[in-house]
Amino acid sequence: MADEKIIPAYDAEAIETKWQKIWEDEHTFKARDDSSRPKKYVLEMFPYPSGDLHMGHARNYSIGDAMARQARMRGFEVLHPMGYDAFGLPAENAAIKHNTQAGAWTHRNMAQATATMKRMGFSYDYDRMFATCDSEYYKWGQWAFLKMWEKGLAYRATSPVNWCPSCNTVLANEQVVDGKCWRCHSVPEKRELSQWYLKITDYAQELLDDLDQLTGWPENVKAQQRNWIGRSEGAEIDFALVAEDGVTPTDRLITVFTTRPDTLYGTSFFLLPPESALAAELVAGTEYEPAFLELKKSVEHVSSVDRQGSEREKHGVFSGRYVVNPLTGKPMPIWIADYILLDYGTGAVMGVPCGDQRDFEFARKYGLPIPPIIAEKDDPLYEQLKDETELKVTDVDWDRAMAAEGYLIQSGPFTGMLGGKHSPAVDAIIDYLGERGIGRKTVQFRLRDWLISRQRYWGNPIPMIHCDCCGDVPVPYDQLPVLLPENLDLGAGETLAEYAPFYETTCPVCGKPAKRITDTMDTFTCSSWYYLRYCDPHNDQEPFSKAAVDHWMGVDNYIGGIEHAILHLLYSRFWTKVMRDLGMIDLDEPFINLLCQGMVKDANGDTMSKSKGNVVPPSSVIEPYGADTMRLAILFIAPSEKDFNWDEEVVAGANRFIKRAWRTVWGLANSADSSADLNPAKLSGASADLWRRLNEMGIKCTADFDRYQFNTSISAVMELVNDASKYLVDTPEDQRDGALCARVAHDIVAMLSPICPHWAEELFHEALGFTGSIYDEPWPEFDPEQAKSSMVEIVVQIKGKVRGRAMVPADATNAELEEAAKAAAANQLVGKDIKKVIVVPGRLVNIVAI
RNA sequence: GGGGGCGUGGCGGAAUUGGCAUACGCAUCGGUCUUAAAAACCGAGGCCGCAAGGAUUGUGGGUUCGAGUCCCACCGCCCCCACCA
Repeated sequence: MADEKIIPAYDAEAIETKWQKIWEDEHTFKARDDSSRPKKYVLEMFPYPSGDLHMGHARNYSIGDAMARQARMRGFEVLHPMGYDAFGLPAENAAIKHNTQAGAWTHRNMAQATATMKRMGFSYDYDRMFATCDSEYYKWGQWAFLKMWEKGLAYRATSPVNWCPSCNTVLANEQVVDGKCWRCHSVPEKRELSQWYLKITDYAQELLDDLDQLTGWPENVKAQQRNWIGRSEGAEIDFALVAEDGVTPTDRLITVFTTRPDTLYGTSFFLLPPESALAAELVAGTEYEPAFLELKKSVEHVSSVDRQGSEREKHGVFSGRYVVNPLTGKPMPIWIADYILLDYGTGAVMGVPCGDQRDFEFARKYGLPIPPIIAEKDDPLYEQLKDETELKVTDVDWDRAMAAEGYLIQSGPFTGMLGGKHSPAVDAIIDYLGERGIGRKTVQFRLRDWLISRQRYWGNPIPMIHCDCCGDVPVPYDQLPVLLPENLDLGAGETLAEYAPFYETTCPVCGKPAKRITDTMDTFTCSSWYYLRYCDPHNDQEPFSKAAVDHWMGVDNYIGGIEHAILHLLYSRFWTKVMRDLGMIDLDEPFINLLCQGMVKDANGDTMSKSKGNVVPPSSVIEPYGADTMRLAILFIAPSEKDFNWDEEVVAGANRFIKRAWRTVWGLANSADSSADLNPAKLSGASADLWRRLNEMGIKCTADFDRYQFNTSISAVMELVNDASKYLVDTPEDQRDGALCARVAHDIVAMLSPICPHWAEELFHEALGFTGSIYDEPWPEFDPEQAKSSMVEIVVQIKGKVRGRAMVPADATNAELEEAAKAAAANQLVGKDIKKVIVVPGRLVNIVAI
C-alpha cells in the first residue's frame, strides 16, 4: 500500500481485553425490560458445567452471539442470557472420586466457563445469569411439581422401569438410547419400582398437532418428535375368555389394540407378554406354569438391548387357555410370547401370522396355523377364495408373511372388501364390532409418561413427604424450597436416603413423624423452563411474572445441538403447555425458530472426546489468534447446521483475512473524508465500481445473515474487502473518493461486527473516529438500484450452449438484447434457420437455430 | 421395517423463482519484495488436450429453448426411531 499514513498492527489480545472490559463496565448488553424497541430473544442451550467449555459450545455460542449482536443493530431490544444446567450426575461422581462437594466442583467449573465466555466476547446479559442448582431457582421447580401434583399431572406409580446399574438410578424412556443409558452407556435392567411421573401423555395429541405451527423448526427435528410421540389409529377389540374346560365362553373380556381390525379373520392365536399379571393368573397352578415361569425369568435376564431387534428368535409358551374370536366365534389359544410389550396398547395382541412377519415367525416355530385372509388380485389365492366367506384354506406354505395390502378373502361378510391401513374393510369391521359393543375406534401413542424421579443426590428434591397415616403428602408451599443439604459425605458413600437430617420430618397433615421423599428430579425438569426464568430471573415471589414472560417470550432464535431433538425440546414444549394451563403464561410453544448446529469433529472426522485424546480446547485457538479469529473461522468453515472437521488451516486463513481486512479498513480510513457527503451520481471509474460492489455485497451479506447462512454472509464481506483492497492499490490517493472510503470502511466494520466484535469496536473508534458502541449503530442499508451497473455482460447461447458474450446496457430492451446477441454470434449463425429466441433480461439470450 | 436428509474440483463449500456450474476460503504452482526465510502483495491452473477446444454436479432415463436445481428409476452415504401390534 502506497499510503504514508500509519496503520497500526492488529494486536488481537490487547484489543479483545480492552473491549471486554469496556462492555462489562458499561453493561453494554443489559436487556432493558422497559425498552420501547421491539424485543428479540436469542438463546443458546445453556451448558452443563462438567469442565471448561469445548469447541461445540464455542460454535453454539458464536452463532447465537452473531444473531444477538446483529439483532441489536437491526433495532431490537435483545435478551441474550446465559446460565448453567448445574445439577447432574457428573458433579456427584466427581465429588465421590475426589472426596469433595458436588456444589463446590460445579461452582469451580462454572467460574471457569464464565471466564471463557467473557474471553470469547459473548454479549450476554450477565446480570441475569443463574445456575439451576441455586435454591432461588430450584425452589420454583418444586413449586411447579406441586402444581402438577394438584392437577393430577404428577403421580407415583409402580411399574417395570429402566434401572441403570452404573448410575444407580432409574432412567426415563427418552434416556435409554439404543438400549443403553444415555449418559454412561451401560445396559439398564428392568426393575419393578415405585417411581414418580409427569403425565406428558395428557399432552400427546397437542404436542403432535402443534408441531405443524413450528414453521421455524428444522423438518428432521419435527419428524423425530412425531416419530417419538408415535400416534397410531386403530381399534380396541374385546375377546371373551374361555373357561378352563376349553369350550365355554365366560363374561370375562380381554381387550387388544390393533391398527388392522380388518385382519381379524386371520387371527389364529392370542398373545400376552411374560410380565402380564393376567398371564400369571391364567397359568397359576396348572401344568403350564413351570414353562411360563421359565420364560418370564429368561426375559428378566435378557437385557433390553438383546430383547430389541427383529433378528432375535421369539420364544413363547402356551397358557392352556383360549379366547373366542369375536367374528368367527372360534376359540383361539392364548400364548405368552417374549416379543409382546406390556406397556404398549393394552398389553395384549391378536396374532395375525399371514400379514405380520413377527406373528408369522412365531406361528411357524410353534406349529400354529397361518390362515390367509388377504390377497392381491394377481395372487392365485385371490382367484380361488375371492368369493369364499368360510375359512377353507387354513394354512399356507409361504416362507414369510405377505404384504398385508389387498382384498379380503374367506372373511365372512367382509370378503371382497379392500383391506389395508385406513381401508374400507377397517371401517366396516369397526362399525360391525361397535354395533355389538365388542370393539371401538381408538388412538394409541407410543409416548410414555415422563419418569422424573432419580435415586441420586445432586438434583432438585421432590417436594413430597410420605406419612404412614396420610400417604404421599405435598410439602406446603410456604415451606419451599426443600433445600438440598450441601454437606453430605459423598466420598464415604452417603446418600440422601441415609441422611436423617434431610429425610426426618413431620407430616404436614397429621403432624406425626414422617419421611421426606429422598428422590431428586431428573435434571431435564430444571432445563424445561429456564428460558422462562431468564425473563424475570430475580423474582422471589413467583417463578416469573406473567408480564415479563408476555414481553420476552417466545424465544425468537433458539440454538443448540440436535441431540436434544427429543429429550429437552419435547419436555420444554410440555412444560410450557402446563404453565399455560396453570394460567401462568399465554403461550403454546416456547421456541419460535430453532437452529440445530452441527458437531465439531477432529481433523479425521472423529468426535472429540477426552478418552480419545483428540480434544482441541478453545484456548488453543484464542491464545495464538484471538477470539475474533476463532469466531470467524467457526462460522465460515461450514453452514451452521452441518458437522465440520476441525482444520487448523482454516483458522490460519481466517486470521489472515481479519488482518487483511484490518489493514484495508485502516487504508480506507486514512483516505476518508468524513466531512464530505457521498454523492453516488458523481462517482466514476474505480470509485463507481466500488460503490456498486458495496451495495451488491451489502445486500448479499445481509440476506445471507438473515437466513443464518453465516459462511456465505462472510464470503460477501470478503469479496468487498478484496475489492476495496484492490481499489487502494490501483487508485492513487488523490483520485480516491474520501466520502466513499469512509462509507465502505464503516460498512465493512459494521457487517463484520456481529462476528468479530472486538475487531469491529476497535476500528470503529480508532480508525473511523466514532464514539459510543458500534452496537448502538444501525445495521447499514443498501440500495438494490445502486448495485446495478450501467453495462452488463450477457451470455449468448445457441441451443442452450454458451457460444459467446455481449456487453449491453443494463436497461436494454428485449429486442436490443436479441440484436446484440445475434451480432455477437453472427459467424455461428451463418446458414442457419433461427426457430426461436429466448431472452432473459440481464442474463442471457438463447438462440434456437438449426 | 418406518421416518428424515444428502451425493458438486485435491479439501470445506457456493449457485433467490430452472438461466454464465465451481463464488468465498484452504491446499498447490508461479512471480514481486528479501542475503535468505517468514509475513505481505500480484498472478495461475484446477478433468482431458501442446493447443484451438471439449467434457463435467453419483448412474440411467424424462420434462424444457435451457436442469446441480423439477419428475421417474437405480447406486451409494449419513441421521433418527424400531419385535409399537
